[in-house]
Amino acid sequence: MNVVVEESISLLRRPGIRMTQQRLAIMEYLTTSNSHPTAEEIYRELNKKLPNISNTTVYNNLNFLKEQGLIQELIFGQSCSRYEWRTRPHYHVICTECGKIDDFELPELNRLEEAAQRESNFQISGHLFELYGICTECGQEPLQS
Amino acid sequence: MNVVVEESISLLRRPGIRMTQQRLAIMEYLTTSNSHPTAEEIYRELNKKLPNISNTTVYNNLNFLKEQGLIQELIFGQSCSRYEWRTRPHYHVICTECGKIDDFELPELNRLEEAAQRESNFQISGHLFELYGICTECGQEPLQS
DNA sequence: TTAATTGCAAATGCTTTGCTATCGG
DNA sequence: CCGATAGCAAAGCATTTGCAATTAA
Repeated sequence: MNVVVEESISLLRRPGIRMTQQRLAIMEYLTTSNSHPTAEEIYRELNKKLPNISNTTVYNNLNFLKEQGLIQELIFGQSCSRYEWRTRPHYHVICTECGKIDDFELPELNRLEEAAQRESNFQISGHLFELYGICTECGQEPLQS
Repeated sequence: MNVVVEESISLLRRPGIRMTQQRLAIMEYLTTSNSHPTAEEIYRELNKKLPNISNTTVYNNLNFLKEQGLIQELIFGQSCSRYEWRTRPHYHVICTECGKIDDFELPELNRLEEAAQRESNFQISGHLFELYGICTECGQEPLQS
């Protein structure tokens, strides 16, 4: 078990919350894989070690971890959500060809919420910024004309 | 019929494309309403004038208009998509309380794709930027403690 | 012990698909 | 006339819900 999961377990050690092997497995998977998996992908992967795990349990735990603020749900224009363990703020580039996702940081955006606050009548509380493009692998392939 | 729709109609006047009253009604609704409606909302509204219109027709036409580049599908963390007529580039603020959407422009973001291009390995082709916050109406209501 | 959580099956809700009838050009 | 589009019903798919059985604390 890795140190991130260990820390989170102690955070979750409070009345009304229990640690199950399913929940633990999901937390470990999300902290070790850096692939922004879908619920389905998590389910298929964990199924290898926990043949009885159900799809519902994966969804339940993803919602639970999201409520606890430990993970982030990523909603792109795809049919299903992706999930990632929450670390420090960063953004995503999504390949429009193969769907691959890369992380990157862009400190310039920190001041943008203030600018937006001036432009809008809303009380701004957060933002979403995503980039779209072609990843290196897809870019190498010759385009058909 | 308004001038935006008129212009679009002449753009669409080419072999293989036909103008139906349903398509026309959807185009008119999207150019006159500024409420970022869902497919369901469009359907319910048009149903008043065209009692026979079907949900499928709304979806078909929204996909058609999207392919033609005339409208934009907005995918937020909600269960269904919203749609808007494409005008000049702008961004959205979404109220986390009531779901209301406002438009705003932020020219500072134009240069951000270039910055992102330097940070990432992708060939950047576009971006998405959204703000979240509380709108004026929702902000006025006293929070329950 | 006991209440949180699992896992199954069924339900839900948005969107798409298959197919025939209709209608636009 | 002919093929694009409408409209209906059914299917698809991700996600949620209801509920009895299990299990962590």
